[in-house]
Amino acid sequence: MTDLLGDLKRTHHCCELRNTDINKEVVLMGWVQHRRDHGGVIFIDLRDKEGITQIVFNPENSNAVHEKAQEIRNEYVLGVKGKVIARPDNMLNPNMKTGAIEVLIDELCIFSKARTPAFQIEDRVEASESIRLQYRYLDLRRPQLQKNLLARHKATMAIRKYLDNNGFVDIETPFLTKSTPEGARDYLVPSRVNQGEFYALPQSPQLFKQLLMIAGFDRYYQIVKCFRDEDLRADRQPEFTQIDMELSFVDEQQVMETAEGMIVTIFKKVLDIDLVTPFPRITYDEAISRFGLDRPDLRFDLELRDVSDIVKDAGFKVFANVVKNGGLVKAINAKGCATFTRKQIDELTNFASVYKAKGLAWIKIKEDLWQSPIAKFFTDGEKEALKKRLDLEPGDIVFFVADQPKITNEALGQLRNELARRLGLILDNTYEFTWVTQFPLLDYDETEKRYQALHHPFTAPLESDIKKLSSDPLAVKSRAYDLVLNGIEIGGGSIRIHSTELQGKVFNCLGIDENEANEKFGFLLNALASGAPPHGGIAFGLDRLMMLLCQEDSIRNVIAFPKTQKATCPLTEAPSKPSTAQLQELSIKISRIEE
RNA sequence: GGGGGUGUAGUUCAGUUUGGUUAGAACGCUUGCCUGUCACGCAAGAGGUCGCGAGUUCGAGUCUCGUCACUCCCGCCA
Repeated sequence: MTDLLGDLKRTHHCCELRNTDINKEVVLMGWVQHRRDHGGVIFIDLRDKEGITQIVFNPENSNAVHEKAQEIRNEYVLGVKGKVIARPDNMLNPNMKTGAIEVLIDELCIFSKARTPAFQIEDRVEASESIRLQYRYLDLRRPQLQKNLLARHKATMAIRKYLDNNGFVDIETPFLTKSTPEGARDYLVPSRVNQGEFYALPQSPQLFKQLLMIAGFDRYYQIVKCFRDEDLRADRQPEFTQIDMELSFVDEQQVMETAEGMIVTIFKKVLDIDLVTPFPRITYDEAISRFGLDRPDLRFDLELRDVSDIVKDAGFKVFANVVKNGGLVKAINAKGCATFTRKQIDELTNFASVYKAKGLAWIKIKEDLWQSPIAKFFTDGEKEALKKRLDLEPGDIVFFVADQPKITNEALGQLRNELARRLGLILDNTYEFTWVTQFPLLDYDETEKRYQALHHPFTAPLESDIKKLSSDPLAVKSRAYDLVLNGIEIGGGSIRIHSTELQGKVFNCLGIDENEANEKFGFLLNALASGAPPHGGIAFGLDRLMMLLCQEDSIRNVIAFPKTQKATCPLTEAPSKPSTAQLQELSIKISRIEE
């Protein structure tokens, strides 16, 4: 039989007691971390969410209690009453906050016995992820995850306080809502009341927050779940949390400043780090040109250099032809890495091929020669120009990618990150932010043969580019901005379109005619026509932000109950098959492909 | 949809290259001893469908094929 709580009341947490508490009568409650039974005296490390205290059962103190303590095992839940005593002088434990004292127990309640845990509840014991997820309640007892979730709590508290202080109003928006075209795949929810019809779970509260601006709330925020039915990654889950906000009567600068203030507050509260603002701001074009990616990692240099003009007439036909066909030849100088072996170069070539690069040309710069399969194709003049452009010195190795601009930039940009990882250029505990602005408004979908919104269809184009919407849509830049931290996009937003005419024009570019626009976004167009303030906003990925703050490499370690890569939950075994009755009620039939 | 990695005791792993006796280690667990440990110690013990299914072979943890799960990445993620 286990014990009931009775009138036992906790007086302290397991991290609190010190020398100054000696002789106090205390009551602790917690889990058994370790038991050390010496036959006579029994030591137990009692753990709660705050820490650990050593408690002692001594037969000389109470035989009956000592007897009962012998059945205690790991992870049992105890309530104990006893006296705080000093440890013998040579028995202090400097590794524990409570290492100067221990509690000699007079009264023991065993609230719960525990079956042997599937894995040991210690940070140094790393169980496989599927076991950890199956027994997530055990996993969550580990100090690391407790620390991460407490940090997440601190962050959200700081966010709410900051936004409240800045006049933002927390307003909830529906989860059962309407499917929107474009964007990610929707999660659908069948409607029982309206047979054959479905709600969609929101990919973001985008349209609702715009409606709130039109309603006059001026500043809105929400820490809210969003749903996208796409494949998972280490930093991506089908349900994730956004810090979502929207402001009226603001331009890009004001949104970015407000967001910066929030990030500064979070870093101060969670990590006690003082960030310097304003964060650097670079345009999309500059980011791509210098770093190859729209989310540059600014913790290291290794910038990309365009050498297309130098090699356009070179004897190396691969380069020359790429330039002739509108492609780009860019290069990256890995200073001092001419010692790379053939194997290392092959690995980097394979790495680049993942991003569609057809090859990775290289030149090792030695004291008196260029060692390379391609060096012989360059004239002295071309070599001199390359040397100058790429700052080539003996001991360097330079890598080239030649392809269509998109591939060249992506492959070399990713290679830049990989080189930095391999060369150890990335220091721990560094946080390099940058805003990336003026994204293209549209890109062209080759498979569907039409333009697509890069951000979303409600993003405003730069005012000066509006006239290009019909003549040269791909040249139109938008009033969108992303916040990038250490090469990872943690937030993004834009100034929105607040006029029906402009919104119509953009829909037009996207191939959405008036009928379709009215059918899908009629409510937004009506709202815009009913007095819409200029407005814009931003949303941050809370999971990603916490992943970076907690120095984790997966968002699963900052989410209490995350999904596996196949979007399942090993703990609850979701998703699962509905009953026939449920399906009938919804008038849904499963057409089986297998079984 | 595609590519890579992993899968052996409750847990983490070794063993697979080159098929061959009874599949090992550490931690955990059980029992006994132990009054100053703190990753306690000592002794003994239990614990295995080598992910699953076929195949090759005298013989498969090891080789082949298929399949499942977990994971990383590409595609996808306005």
